[in-house]
Amino acid sequence: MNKPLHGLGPVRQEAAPLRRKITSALRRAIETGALAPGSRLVEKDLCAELDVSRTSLRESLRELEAEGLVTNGSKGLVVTAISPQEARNIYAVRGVLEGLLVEQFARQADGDAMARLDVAVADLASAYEEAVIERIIAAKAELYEVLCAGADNFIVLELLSRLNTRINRLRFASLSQPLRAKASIAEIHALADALKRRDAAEARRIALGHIDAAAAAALGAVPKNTASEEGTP
Amino acid sequence: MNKPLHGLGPVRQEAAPLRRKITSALRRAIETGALAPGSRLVEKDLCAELDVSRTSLRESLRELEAEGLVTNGSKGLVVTAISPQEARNIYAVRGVLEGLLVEQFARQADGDAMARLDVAVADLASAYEEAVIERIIAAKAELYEVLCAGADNFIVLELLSRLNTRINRLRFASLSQPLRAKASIAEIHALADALKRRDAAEARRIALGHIDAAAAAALGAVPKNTASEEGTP
DNA sequence: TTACGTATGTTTGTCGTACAAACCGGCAGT
DNA sequence: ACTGCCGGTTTGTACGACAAACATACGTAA
Repeated sequence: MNKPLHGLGPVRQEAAPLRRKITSALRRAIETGALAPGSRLVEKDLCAELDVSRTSLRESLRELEAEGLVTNGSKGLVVTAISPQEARNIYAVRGVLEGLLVEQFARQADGDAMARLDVAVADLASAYEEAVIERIIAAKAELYEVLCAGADNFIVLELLSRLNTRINRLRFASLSQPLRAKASIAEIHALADALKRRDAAEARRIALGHIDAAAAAALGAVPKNTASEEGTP
Repeated sequence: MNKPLHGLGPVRQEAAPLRRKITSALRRAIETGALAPGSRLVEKDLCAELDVSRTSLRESLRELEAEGLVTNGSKGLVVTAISPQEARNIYAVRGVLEGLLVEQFARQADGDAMARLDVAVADLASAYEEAVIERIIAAKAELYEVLCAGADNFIVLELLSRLNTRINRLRFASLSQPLRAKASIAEIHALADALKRRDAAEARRIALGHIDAAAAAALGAVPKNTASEEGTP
């Protein structure tokens, strides 16, 4: 058996089959609202628009269907519309998932994960200040990635990503509020502090409060627990 | 506008396009282990086996891929194998999700939901006593359905179903332990009691303990909190 | 004019076929 | 023993076809 003489990793295989590009394009169109909720997805039209064959397009549609982004109603495929109740539930689920995530991170993260956390948090803070929504969302995704890596829990990463694609349009509303951004930065820093201290309970509390506030901002409701100050109850 | 003279619901539309049957067949084969984790999925073979066209088969594969049941490795599609760590994480996620679910149920369920809960619990208990695994899994799915309906949270239902399909093969191990079955029945009844009393905190505690024990049974580990008696701490 | 039934067009679901590119394994030649 | 070539297999993509479901518009009869 040959030893690996040079630390050469496998060549960057950027296969990117066409169907993935199609899926991404459609997903983005749905997230940004270019394809409005409820609008019909007619295969022939999409084929013409994207200039791909129906075969590949349909495979992409099946992926999106499994992701829940499009729904197979009685009148063909439509972009799924989420009800306020569903949105609330998604935020509730996000809450418990992120709560679990930060708890695990606080307990298990190693030094490397902590270092990456610092970078991700700083990046997210600067993104909030720039107030470019795409940047914020990307930075937030990166933060999730770091948290899940530190917690060694990629199941949660998958679920959170999935959920977030569904409510991304709502997030536009909440993320574009400058006041909310200021508060978010503070919350994220408090979270990072708690994680560094490995204070799992406190981290969980902050995460829940953060989601709660985000939900309120997105849904225009009052937060369940008026989490003005994150003091220990 | 005509009034609905008779309470006729829409005719049972059992369209069941072929691709759904294919997806179900493959999913079941994976869940039961007929298609072992790690085994390759060769399109031509599956087409011959199922006697369907490659077009439809591929659409089904894309669905399963999005569900995470099959993985597109460098050597084509394979049935995804879950590592012990992933399994632990799935149980952890199930824990927080079911915790959330029963809390919501305790708060929001109406009388009808409570009645359906009784039926589902009774059915599950009898399934445990019969000790037929398929029956148990079906009854448990029904219980989830009832809980999610009462909590008005179908997002959780979707996520739990998804997660359970991934660990169904592990569940076979835990569900076939008669001792564990006895304990499960007791836990389920305790849970139902707490829900009836609308004791959200207690319900959550029991749910977490239940998942913890199930994880231990499936993974052969000791429960994190040796939840021998569910006394209030 | 309204109601009904029919002709017509559109959309989806499924199939077969085709072909390029990637991949794999073996065989021959050095 | 290593190399390089060759043929078979598998995937990714495209196209064309057709039946069935569905929607729409039209024309006819009451």
